[in-house]
Amino acid sequence: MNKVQAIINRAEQSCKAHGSKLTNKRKQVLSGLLQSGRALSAYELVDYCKEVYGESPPPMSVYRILDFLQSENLVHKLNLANKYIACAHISCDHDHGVPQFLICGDCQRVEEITIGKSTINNLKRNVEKAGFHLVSPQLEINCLCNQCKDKAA
Amino acid sequence: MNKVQAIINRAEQSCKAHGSKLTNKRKQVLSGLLQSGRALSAYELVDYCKEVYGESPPPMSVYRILDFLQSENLVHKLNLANKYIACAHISCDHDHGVPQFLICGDCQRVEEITIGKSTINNLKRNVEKAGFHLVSPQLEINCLCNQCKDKAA
DNA sequence: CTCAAAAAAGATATGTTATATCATTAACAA
DNA sequence: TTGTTAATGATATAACATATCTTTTTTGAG
Repeated sequence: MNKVQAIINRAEQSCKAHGSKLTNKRKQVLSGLLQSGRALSAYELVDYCKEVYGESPPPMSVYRILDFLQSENLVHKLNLANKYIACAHISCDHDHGVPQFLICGDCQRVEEITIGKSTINNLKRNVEKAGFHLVSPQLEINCLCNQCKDKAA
Repeated sequence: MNKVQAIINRAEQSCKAHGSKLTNKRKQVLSGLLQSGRALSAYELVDYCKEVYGESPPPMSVYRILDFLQSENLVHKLNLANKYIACAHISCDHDHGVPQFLICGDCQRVEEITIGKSTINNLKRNVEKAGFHLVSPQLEINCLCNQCKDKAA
């Protein structure tokens, strides 16, 4: 059993535990994200389903499925890129906090990191000071990965 | 002379100093952003020009103008919302660093803040540790403003 | 002043991301 | 079985953005 399959199984258990179901279509979409290892748009996922499974779900369905996967914490939306990426911690046991994303502006690679509590708290203080309230400290940060940075130099 | 007019004048000087011109169309777009006091989409700015000046520039022109205004640091793009907002510091003398934005997810109000150097450096360290390089630390943070937060409670 | 070059703006088409809405099918429990 | 809910399909359209070519305006050299 390959790695993606293992993660899918894990995801399925997790859904069951929440009283929801990881249907076939949902598995297809999640597989697309896992296989690619990168962030994809909803329409890219439509193409993926067509190519790999010969089924071309309407975009609407893919968006619904992505919503579901997000609600199950299996997928994150990258608002900066308008793309979707599989959670990097589906197979982890611990409850992982809000993710932070580093997006390489050159090769589009995405790294999901967890930044220190103290930095978050720091940020939070700044936000409160401005009369706002931090809802979800999911940061999406424009970066270059070292590889692309070296290439540029 | 009203406040918006004063800022426009200030912006015009600033452009002249860079060897570029704040044309009429560009002033119209910038005025739209200043008048509204909030973030607007390119298409909302088309509508603004139509309503206020009776001219309906093609969206392409507005996008070009927004590019120009960004290159002059008069306008920032909010990537999370796909909207544009006038820089809050056009009339400031000091060279202000990269801005941070707090976006109220309820009323869409936007606050442009500057967060401490130490928080930024902190963030930077986290990013470097993950093998990435911070390009532009413009953060856009999903928040609730206190007003909307109270309303919800 | 005139004309050529450059900058700005207009026009048209189309690409990309996302949502609204209504219809259909599948799953499941009474 | 049948009625309800969850899931998916289908269609249309909204919202954001860019490519490309054309026209107009500005400007500076001669």
